[in-house]
Amino acid sequence: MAAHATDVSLAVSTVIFALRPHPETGRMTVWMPLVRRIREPFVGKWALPGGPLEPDEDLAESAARTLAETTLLTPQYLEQLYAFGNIDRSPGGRVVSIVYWALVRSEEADVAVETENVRWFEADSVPELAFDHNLIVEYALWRLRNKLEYSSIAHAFVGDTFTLSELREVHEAVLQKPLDPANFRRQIEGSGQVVPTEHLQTGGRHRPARLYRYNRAASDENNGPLPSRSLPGRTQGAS
Amino acid sequence: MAAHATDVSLAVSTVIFALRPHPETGRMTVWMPLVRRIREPFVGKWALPGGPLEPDEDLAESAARTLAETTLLTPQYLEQLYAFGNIDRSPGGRVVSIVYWALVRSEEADVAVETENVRWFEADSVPELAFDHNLIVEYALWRLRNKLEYSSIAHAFVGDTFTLSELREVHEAVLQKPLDPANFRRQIEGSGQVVPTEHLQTGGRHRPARLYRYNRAASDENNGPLPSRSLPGRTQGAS
DNA sequence: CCAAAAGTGTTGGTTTTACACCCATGC
DNA sequence: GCATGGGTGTAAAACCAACACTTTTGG
Repeated sequence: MAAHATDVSLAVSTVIFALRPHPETGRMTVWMPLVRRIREPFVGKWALPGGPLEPDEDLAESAARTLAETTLLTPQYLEQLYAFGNIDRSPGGRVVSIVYWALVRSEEADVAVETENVRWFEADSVPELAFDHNLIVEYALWRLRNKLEYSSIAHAFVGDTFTLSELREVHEAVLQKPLDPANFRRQIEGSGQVVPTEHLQTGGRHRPARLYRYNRAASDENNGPLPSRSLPGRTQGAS
Repeated sequence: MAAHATDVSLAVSTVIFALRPHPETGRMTVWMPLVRRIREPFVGKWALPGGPLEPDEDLAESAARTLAETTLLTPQYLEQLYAFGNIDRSPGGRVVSIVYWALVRSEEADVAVETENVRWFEADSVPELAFDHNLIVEYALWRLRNKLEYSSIAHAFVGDTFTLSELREVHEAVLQKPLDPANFRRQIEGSGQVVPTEHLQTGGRHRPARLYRYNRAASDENNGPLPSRSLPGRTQGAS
């Protein structure tokens, strides 16, 4: 028998996170777009965007593609989450899903219009989803909250330059708890993951805030030996 | 096109770690068994044990099976590492490998006899391997060293009961640096991941050491929402 | 008694946390 | 001026690393 022997189909899906103000409380919280299934199994149920892996694309490319196709978003951060492959996770056929998780900037999230088959949900209270996607979402959220505390993924939610308040707002939204501005500042500044720019942000009715820029070099150190998580969409690394 | 459409074959491989005394220095270091490839591509090169995913087994089951088939080992710990799926990682056919990493007790490692096609290597200096397996090994080692510091995987290397010296020896071997016995003791005891037994270990020409037992309950808390990483060999998951 | 590892104590330094306080701006 | 966040200072608490010292065994 040939090396290709497998009755298992392979799919790539993505959990997409963005921050948006809660429609009622106005507080920033974590949201994610889901797509409605238009075929069996689980017709009509909400599910993670994804699809079968094409033979000519890498895993991350596949994630970025299906993500863009369904939601028009281009993620700022994209990393593999986990491969889910339990025998019975998909009624009617063995499917192994390699799941990625992505972070998109808040402004971008607004671009992703809602349609009949695409809708944003608050990550902490998604409805009952297709397949084992509830478990996947839960795990992705756990990873997000976890990783926020020991790496610098928070930058993926903000612009190229940002104030420390903006960055703190991201942390507070994800971790769901207020942080001391003074201590947060020292913690971030001391970590070297951020570098101050010349510019200040005026306009608020208060003292202007210094703008910072993400320091890629310093952050790469903790990411392990895997060929750096760069984005398929843009050049990256081009200064 | 049917849901099964895929030209990509799916394999499961495992990086197996065990601690063994270095033949020259005598110091404990990290070792791993590799298998020799007996067919193209990369005939004759060393590679991670693994094989195609069978349709009727879960991913972890597959890892445990191929691991047992090739090395006769049953791991104490088994966790998914990463899915490798670059287009060109396997000459002559697209293969996505879902890689697990496993820890086996030192005594067990001795069971795994060396044959013509199975040999133990020091993890830090493996030869040039087939496919992208050098990268995989490097990543697995990184994860091992990383995870040792914030979780309680060290227990997988020792017996059901153990002295704190034995546990410290594990840490020192993996981290490759000596640890202060006094501070190590406090750190472990304070973490709650270990619970003292009634028994002492006599026999050394020194004061007997208290035996401890692993405290599963306390450790599970940090492992995220994924259905606990327990071993396929024993019950679990049957439900 | 001695060697060696088990286990406890102590101390100085760093890191975290909580909160007081001054600074610069828009209105 | 005053309200509002930006940004600095600081002291108590918690944590950590280094190392002295006491305990209990085998020889």
